Amino acid sequence: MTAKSTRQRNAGIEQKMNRFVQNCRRAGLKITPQRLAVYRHLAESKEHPSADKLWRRLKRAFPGISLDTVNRTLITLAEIGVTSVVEGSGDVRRYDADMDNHQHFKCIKCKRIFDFHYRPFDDIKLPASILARFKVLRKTVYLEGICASCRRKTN
Amino acid sequence: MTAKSTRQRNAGIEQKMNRFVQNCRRAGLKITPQRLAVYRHLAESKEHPSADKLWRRLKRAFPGISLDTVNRTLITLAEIGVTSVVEGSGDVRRYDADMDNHQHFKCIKCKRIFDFHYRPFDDIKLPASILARFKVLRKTVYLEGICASCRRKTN
DNA sequence: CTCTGTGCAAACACTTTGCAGCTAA
DNA sequence: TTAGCTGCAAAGTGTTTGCACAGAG
Repeated sequence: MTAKSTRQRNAGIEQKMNRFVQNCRRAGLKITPQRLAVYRHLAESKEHPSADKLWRRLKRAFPGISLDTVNRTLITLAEIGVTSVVEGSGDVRRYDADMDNHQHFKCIKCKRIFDFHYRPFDDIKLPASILARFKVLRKTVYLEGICASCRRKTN
Repeated sequence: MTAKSTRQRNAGIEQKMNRFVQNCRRAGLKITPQRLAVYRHLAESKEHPSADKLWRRLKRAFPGISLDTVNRTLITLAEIGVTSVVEGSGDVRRYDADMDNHQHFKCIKCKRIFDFHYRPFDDIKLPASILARFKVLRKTVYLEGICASCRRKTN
């Protein structure tokens, strides 16, 4: 990673932290060190971690934080809409702090989730029959299959 | 439900059972009463049951069948491609015996999964960059939100 | 007859809950 | 000060595994 992109990334994180604090305030949530840590680490992560994975990493920077708190925080943050639960077939719950338009591909072998962004999928047009029956809060294209490295290995 | 549609539905089931038996043979799986029962009940179900839900119903027709067998069977059937695991965010694993093209809407309140079918979603065109990186086994449009009856109740 | 599939029980992994003490506002 | 948050421990839920016996091919 170049110096430039590192700088951009960090700047992006601080901006996200600011927005996060404001979102918490607006939702009436207290700004606790745990919440800040959970959100920061999730936002810095690129791998859509499970609560457990995030907790292990988090403990290094924040010894003493409990797994329960991570779990509860992730649920809370999803409820106020600053994070989301990644869709997938079975397996453990995985989280995502990137609320911008993007799509997921999940490898059914290694369980890794890859982000991609294909403009035509950003604004999926739904038929009127669906819009009439449901209040749609989320719509996305979801892909599953085998990633490149698993394809090489197993075959 | 009219007599006619019942007849059609039953005819459909028997056809599915025949295809199922052939698929098992082709995959080298033995045709056991348990497998037949699991598949039949899943195929007859319209609600994308979890292993547990399916098991409870199944026990009425097939006392003595164990939950483990239902679980293992569902995994096996998904592996040979005669059923699939429904995509969703978190929650328990849900299964689907309908392998024809259709899409899912999941209510985040009552957890019900609604099928719908919108032709334009049947054949999603993926960008070349994705096709080059991944072997895509499944692609679908996934919707989440609040269903009509939950909308009425809660609000 | 052989080898897969099943049932049972136990282990496991993940998530949720109740409660007492702590802390941000 | 006080309502909301955290940590701990325990319970709950869903899924997986090892093993001996049963039954499909």
